[in-house]
Amino acid sequence: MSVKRGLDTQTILNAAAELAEEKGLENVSLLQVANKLGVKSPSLYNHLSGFQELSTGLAKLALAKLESAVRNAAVGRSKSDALTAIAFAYRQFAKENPELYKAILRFPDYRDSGVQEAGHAVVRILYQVMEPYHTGKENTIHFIRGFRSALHGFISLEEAGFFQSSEANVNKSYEQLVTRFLSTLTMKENS
Amino acid sequence: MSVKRGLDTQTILNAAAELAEEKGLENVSLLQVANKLGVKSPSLYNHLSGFQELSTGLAKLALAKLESAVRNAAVGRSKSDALTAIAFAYRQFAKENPELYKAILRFPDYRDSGVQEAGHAVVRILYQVMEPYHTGKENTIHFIRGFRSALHGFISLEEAGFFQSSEANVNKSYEQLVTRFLSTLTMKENS
DNA sequence: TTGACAAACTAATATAGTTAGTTTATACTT
DNA sequence: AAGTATAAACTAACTATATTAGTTTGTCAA
Repeated sequence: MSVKRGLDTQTILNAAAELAEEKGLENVSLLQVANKLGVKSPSLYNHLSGFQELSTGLAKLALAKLESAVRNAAVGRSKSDALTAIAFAYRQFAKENPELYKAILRFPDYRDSGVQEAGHAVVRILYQVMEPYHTGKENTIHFIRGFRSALHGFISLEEAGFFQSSEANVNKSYEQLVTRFLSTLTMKENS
Repeated sequence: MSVKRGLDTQTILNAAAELAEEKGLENVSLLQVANKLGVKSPSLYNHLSGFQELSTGLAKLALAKLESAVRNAAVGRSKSDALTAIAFAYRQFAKENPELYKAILRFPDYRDSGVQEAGHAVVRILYQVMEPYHTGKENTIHFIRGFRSALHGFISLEEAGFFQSSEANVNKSYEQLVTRFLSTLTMKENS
């Protein structure tokens, strides 16, 4: 009757990611994912331990794709050129995959080493780009945390609909935020 | 048998907010809120239209409390002093009410005018503080969007556990982010 | 006192996550 | 080639949750 050997964890995660963009992240359930794949929901337990692991897997998938987008943006560019390109690629990724992007922060499981590592992979790219500035390890960490915060915060608030005012263009707000932030790159550090 | 007249919407929302901090936002359900209040879950429908409205109500409650914290921080201060105080009060609020803070962005319903207005109330305080800078309406909007983005982004990523590196103090990262951002207040605007 | 109404209730349905136990197709062993 | 082990599907069943329909009941006002 039933076709065997159809499934593996990656296939399930990809289906979940598709479902997220189609129906919204909050409607991604084991039942719906199973339906999409033409199996019954208990069958998914052969490949993952439950809903929690599906969420964690989605977060890792999202971070991996984000990393790829960010890395591509940095290729062939350096210093503030690279950082600017990264900033725009970051927002573009979030706009093209809004539901997947949200999966990064839903039920954050900072004990999961896979999510840790996937997040760190994104940060590592920023480290590489920051190297020529020679600002020292600690100050580089501070800067990168701020940079990520600015990008992530803008994207989250924008997606949530908090930037609806018609009196100022949202793209321009983002451009200015990036410019503003990068203008402080040479700022004297207060130890 | 049953005691009448016990409930109203505010009581329900307050119970939900308490429950959120006790058990986590993702465990706030109509059933659990009803249990906490000693009623059956269908009884809640006499006071709100369903789970969606509970979420929206929580978001409004959170924004109202956040506004109050931000307003208090700005009292008796002006310009960058006020903005700095706001930034620290903002983070302190999020640290003291992490689950409630998350409610602001969960299922954002930007069609709900109450949430719109509650969000705008926070922004209005920033407008007032920005006034002495005379940067013009549009640039003020750009600045405020960036400022909120930085604060919200930092807090979200921190709470999610992305700033775990032991090599740089998180409080210092935040201080530096605020300082960095405010240092651009006098930056020449590129129209 | 009584009747209307609001606010509680019970009962029932659908979706969802999860576990236990069963079936079966594929792959490995002999 | 036949038989067996295993993995991956399945069905059945339980719990939690949201929600709706319909019922009961306390309170207030006429």
